[in-house]
Amino acid sequence: MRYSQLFGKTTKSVPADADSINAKLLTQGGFIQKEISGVYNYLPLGLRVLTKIQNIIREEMDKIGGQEILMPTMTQEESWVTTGRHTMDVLFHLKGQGGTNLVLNPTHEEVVTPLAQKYIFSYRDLPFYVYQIQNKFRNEARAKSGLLRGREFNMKDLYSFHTDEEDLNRYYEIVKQAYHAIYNRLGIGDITVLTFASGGSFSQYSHEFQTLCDNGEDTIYLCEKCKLAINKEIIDVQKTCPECGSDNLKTVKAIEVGNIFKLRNKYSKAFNFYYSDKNGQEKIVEMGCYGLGPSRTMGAIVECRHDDKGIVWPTSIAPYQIHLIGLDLHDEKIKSQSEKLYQTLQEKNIEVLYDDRLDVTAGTKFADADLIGIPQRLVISKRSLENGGVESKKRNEEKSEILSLNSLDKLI
RNA sequence: CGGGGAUUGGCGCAAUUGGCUAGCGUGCAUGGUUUGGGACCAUGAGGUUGCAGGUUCGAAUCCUGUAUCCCCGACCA
Repeated sequence: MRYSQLFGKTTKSVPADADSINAKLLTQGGFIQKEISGVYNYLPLGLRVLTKIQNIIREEMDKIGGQEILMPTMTQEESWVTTGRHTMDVLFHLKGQGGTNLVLNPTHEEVVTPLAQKYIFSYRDLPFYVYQIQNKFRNEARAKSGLLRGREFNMKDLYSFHTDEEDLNRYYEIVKQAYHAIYNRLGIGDITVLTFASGGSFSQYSHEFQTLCDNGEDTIYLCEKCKLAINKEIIDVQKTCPECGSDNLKTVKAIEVGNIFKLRNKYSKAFNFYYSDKNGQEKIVEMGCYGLGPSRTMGAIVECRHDDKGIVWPTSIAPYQIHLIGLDLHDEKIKSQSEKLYQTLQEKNIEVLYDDRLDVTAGTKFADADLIGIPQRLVISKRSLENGGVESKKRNEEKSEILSLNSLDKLI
């Protein structure tokens, strides 16, 4: 992609209403643009990052048997009356034709349970797992912190259906491992911990995944030895590490990037969702649900992977793999070498953002590259050509090296 | 949802007790000089000051209403 043609521009001035580091850097870098409070447009750079996060999640969900579906954004309110959740104050309400009452779904238990019920009748149909990646709507009393707490946000939600609790427990552990795999691939595995969460009013057991970050909104209590934590809501009940029993828990700030619940039969009961077991007996279906928000995770990654110059994207989700800069492109030799390298990288299917702007000084291009945060920078300039090729520098390192234009295979 | 602050060219800001043609920076356009850490010169375009009323000879400025944004808190499948 040529930077000169990219929709979305960097800006020096900080948006006055950017309330957090992720909102500030993502807006300044041209990744997102706020529409209304808690609702964002994703520009090309931002959508590339979001899509990469989604695809990593998608691959890991597929690996554990998840089948991707897409459920609707809006649903009749009646389904919510069935579960008693129509009184939730985060629900967006709207009117359909003829005055029907509709809601914008803040989550999809009320949709997926009746949906599954249309196809599941026997123990032979269980277990099974479906997920979707879709935008959700929650009319938060107060949206804040950029992508961390919006009113419309992107969410992956996986639902599992089982014959009994034992099978639910088995799959619950599998999902835990899948989540760890996802955070590892997203570049935050080392700072994301499993947290024992409060059960809440309708789940007997749940966990959160918290990414440790000084800017985090949540406070958790971490056992550094076990890399396990418990959250504020249950610290009063349990003051020791759930794994080793240690009471040496460290108080740290964190951002919740995932949560998983054993729903048991709360929703299957509400919708009368039963199956026939081997003996022809009616049994209640056991359910689990597992959330992981790509948009929020994107914001969390910026919160914990940045420096004073800009974002430092992990390679796996960077919008492009290489940020190619041509300096002084009025010089024919520099221009032709830059264009040639750009073509070569594209032919080798390497994602490259090429700063081909003519009348922009070196300082501006470097500053923009640091702000955008692509992990690998390549510079072609008079100096680099005199030194034998192209200068290579990683975003998270200070040192640079000269690579020969003829031996780019090493880089690639 | 309670309390507080804010709203002025695209963005960030200024404008004294109500007083002259609403300024500055940045960005944008054109021309020129520049090109290794957000360069410089010149010229130019771009605003009925969120919106609706009101007070006044005169309103960005005062009053009322309203919308939106941000902060603190409460809330948070």
